[in-house]
Amino acid sequence: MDAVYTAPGYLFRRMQQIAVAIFVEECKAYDLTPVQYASLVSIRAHPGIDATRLSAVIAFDRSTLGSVIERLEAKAYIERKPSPGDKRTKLLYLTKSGAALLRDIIPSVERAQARMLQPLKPADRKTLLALLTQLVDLNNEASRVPLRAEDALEHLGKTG
Amino acid sequence: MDAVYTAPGYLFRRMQQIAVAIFVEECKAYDLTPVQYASLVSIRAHPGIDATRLSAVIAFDRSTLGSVIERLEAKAYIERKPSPGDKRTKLLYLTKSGAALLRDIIPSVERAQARMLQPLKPADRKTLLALLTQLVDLNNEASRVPLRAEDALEHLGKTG
DNA sequence: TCTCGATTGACAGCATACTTACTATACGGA
DNA sequence: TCCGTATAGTAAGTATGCTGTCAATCGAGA
Repeated sequence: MDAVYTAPGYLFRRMQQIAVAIFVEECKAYDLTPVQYASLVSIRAHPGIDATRLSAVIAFDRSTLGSVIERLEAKAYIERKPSPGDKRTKLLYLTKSGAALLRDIIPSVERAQARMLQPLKPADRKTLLALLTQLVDLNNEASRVPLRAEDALEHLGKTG
Repeated sequence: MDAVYTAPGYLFRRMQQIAVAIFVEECKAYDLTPVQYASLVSIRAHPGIDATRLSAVIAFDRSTLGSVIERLEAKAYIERKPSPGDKRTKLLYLTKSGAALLRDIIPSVERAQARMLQPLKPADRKTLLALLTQLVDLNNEASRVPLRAEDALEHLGKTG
């Protein structure tokens, strides 16, 4: 019976499920999902980034990100502007309303992040985060969408 | 920048993403998803369980589970039989083909589970699993679909 | 300069996940 | 027995997350 409950895959799925539930609960006043939040934060950090590079920066599937961007644009939190140099790409920018939302939501997000680890003793929280960070990093290539944080810098080399 | 990458929520999402990718890769010969695998295992452990109880046993959303069961039935890995005592419920059983698949796929699943933790030192693997088990358990009520392992036993009390 | 391979964003399709709502059924108490 | 409440399964709607494919565009090399 506990062959299932102690399997790493089961624990990761369950923990992700719990983490999303906590995030949504803490942030329900803002109608923003974890994925949408991560996108906004990254666009703020890299104004003028394009969708493909954004997907690498937050380790998202490119196809999925398309609809996420659509929803953020529909809510007027971001804008898409055509790139002057490349007719294929559309550059992403926060709107004022998006920037304001981000400022407002941050306390709720931090409360959510804290709640996820709350049940553990402080020392155990640190240990868990350290091990997870290490594991995610070492397993980066195993995922279908490896994280490429450095990709975000490329467009800066070209445009600024 | 690393405010995002070290956030627990981000790490949990990323780790789940990696875990699923590894599972799918190891098991691609069997055309079975992690969720479908967990369902089959639990149906084998509790033959004649109904869908609602199954959802509690594997901490799945009941609505989602409906379509999962449909697909498993379409692939002829499980059967649904009407309950003699309750016209509302349909009881779930593995078919021979489902039982055979489960036997065959187990080595691949175990390889996948091992690969997820491979990059860590053996002692760290134990630590991580112990902390995660603890955290998932203590956060059980925070998720929208709390795990109710004991629910699986109820129908045994009535039928066997 | 022209063409070929790579890249970008869009789309279709499948599979999780969750919400709400609806129907059929079951069951306990008046 | 009848009624209110609870439960099982289903469906519709939204949002990830992945696989493909496609057309438009870009860029590099012949």
